[in-house]
Amino acid sequence: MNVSNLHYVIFIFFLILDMIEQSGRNLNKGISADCVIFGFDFEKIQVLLIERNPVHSQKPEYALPGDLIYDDENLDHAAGRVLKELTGLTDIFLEQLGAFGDPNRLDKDADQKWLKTVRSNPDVRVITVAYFALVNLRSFNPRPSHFARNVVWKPLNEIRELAFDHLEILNSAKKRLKTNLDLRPIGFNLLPEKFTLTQLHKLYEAIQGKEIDKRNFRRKMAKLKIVERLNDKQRGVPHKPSNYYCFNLENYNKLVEEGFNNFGF
Amino acid sequence: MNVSNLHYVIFIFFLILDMIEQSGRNLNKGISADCVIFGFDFEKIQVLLIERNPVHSQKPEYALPGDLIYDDENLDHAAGRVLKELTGLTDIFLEQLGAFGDPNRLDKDADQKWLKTVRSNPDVRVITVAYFALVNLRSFNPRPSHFARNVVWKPLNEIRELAFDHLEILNSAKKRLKTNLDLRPIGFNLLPEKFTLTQLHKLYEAIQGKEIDKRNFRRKMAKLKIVERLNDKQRGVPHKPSNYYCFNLENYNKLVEEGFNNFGF
DNA sequence: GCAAAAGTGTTAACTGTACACCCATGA
DNA sequence: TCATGGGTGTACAGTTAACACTTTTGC
Repeated sequence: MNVSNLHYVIFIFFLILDMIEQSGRNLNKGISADCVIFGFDFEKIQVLLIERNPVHSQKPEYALPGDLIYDDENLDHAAGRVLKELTGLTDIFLEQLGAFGDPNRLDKDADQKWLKTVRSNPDVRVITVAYFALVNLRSFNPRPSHFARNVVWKPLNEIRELAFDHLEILNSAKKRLKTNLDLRPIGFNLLPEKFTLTQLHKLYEAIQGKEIDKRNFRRKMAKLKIVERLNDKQRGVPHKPSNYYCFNLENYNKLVEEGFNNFGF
Repeated sequence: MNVSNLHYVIFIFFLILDMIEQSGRNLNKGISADCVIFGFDFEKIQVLLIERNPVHSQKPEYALPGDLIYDDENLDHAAGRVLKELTGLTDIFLEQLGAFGDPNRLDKDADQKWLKTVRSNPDVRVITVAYFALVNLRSFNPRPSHFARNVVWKPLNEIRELAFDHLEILNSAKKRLKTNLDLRPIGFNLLPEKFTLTQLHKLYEAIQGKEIDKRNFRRKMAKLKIVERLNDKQRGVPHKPSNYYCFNLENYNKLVEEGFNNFGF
């Protein structure tokens, strides 16, 4: 059995576990959990979207991944389940954004047509609880799930249109990401365990949407001591290799205890 | 007809208007809106709670005001309705905190007993969307409503216990109030239109839970130009009368446009 | 004239910001 | 040796933080 076969077997194994776990449970038809999943490719912030088969038009339509919740399931768990189905990842940064529940949020024509193909009660009012998640783009390959045949990364700044009220949810997540970055070192969730200061710097610029002076950025990071220099550098790059760093959680916790809260630029 | 009679007639008039507006609508049995309503008495932050008649015990039990939403009603509107029923106020600062939906959030013994007396389906799972509101304590007298016979102000720092998961919601609101105060001049919603700098100063201290130097506080307020000195001072106080000020929205908007966002101390 | 809260300035430490050049590597 | 991005220091401006006394009023 080769490695690829093994992956397949493991995948099926977990699928069966999920089926066992979920058998005999009732869906709550009035409440869903949708996830805004952010990733970073060292250039731009990306968002994980599901591609919806266009019912009549030719151009593809996109939506945030989400699913109805089970009636005995708490909200955070439902969001974690969506995330796990699409990414295979657990233990990921995941926080609630809020509830979105306009009575007519599902009423757009294209949305209704699509709902009729996937839900047993397309007319019932659904309130969604939105989450935002931060993941390291390189740590997995998006995979299809029962609510999504195709899963794709889209650059955050190029998304102009989404199904339902998902654009509103996305904008809310974008704002939250930006304001939170000044309050706590949330950005490290978007990077691999070891990273270069240039990658971290670009991440801050991408989220803030503005240039930050390289020397000032590095000085502040050094002063805060929330990154730790590793004895390891890039290899095979056609320029001076960059040193790797990792996030130092203990030093961050110390800062918080002291009441420090300005992580912005 | 005297003033007190007139108030009564007006109250009944609006009650009838509400009944007409709500007749023929269906309640959504699975979703409620709860409000954390903060007020400030120039000394402490207060929270508006409803008093629940204890079913078996003698000590009174308190809960956040809230109600099931109507099926054709959006979430913000439902929260506004709760606020209006209790306070008579509209156009109040009101923002969503998030959804709270543990499957067992209604399962505490005392809560179940109480629910059986007021709801037709006490066993159904209810997810609540929590809001926080900021009001000027002096601008109204709390009044009973269809979901609350007694309404009382309680000092925020003395609340140790609430029905359901309301203590969790309250703590979330408390945190939100505190962190938001550094980002925007949210505190003015807790004061009357004209106020003294000492009142504003005490408000900041009450929310931040720490002392702030009087001179530094006043200097920063003066520099920001978000308060405007009025030609009016306290009268009849047994000490130097304090000048009144009002909030200057235009100057605040100017600051925001310039990208300024540090309103903290 | 006394009690009570209002109102006011200065200094030192720190933080943020602007800015330009040398370094290590692969090709 | 050249192209590429990595890495560093200094000076000035603005902000924060600590601190004590005089003023105005009612009684």
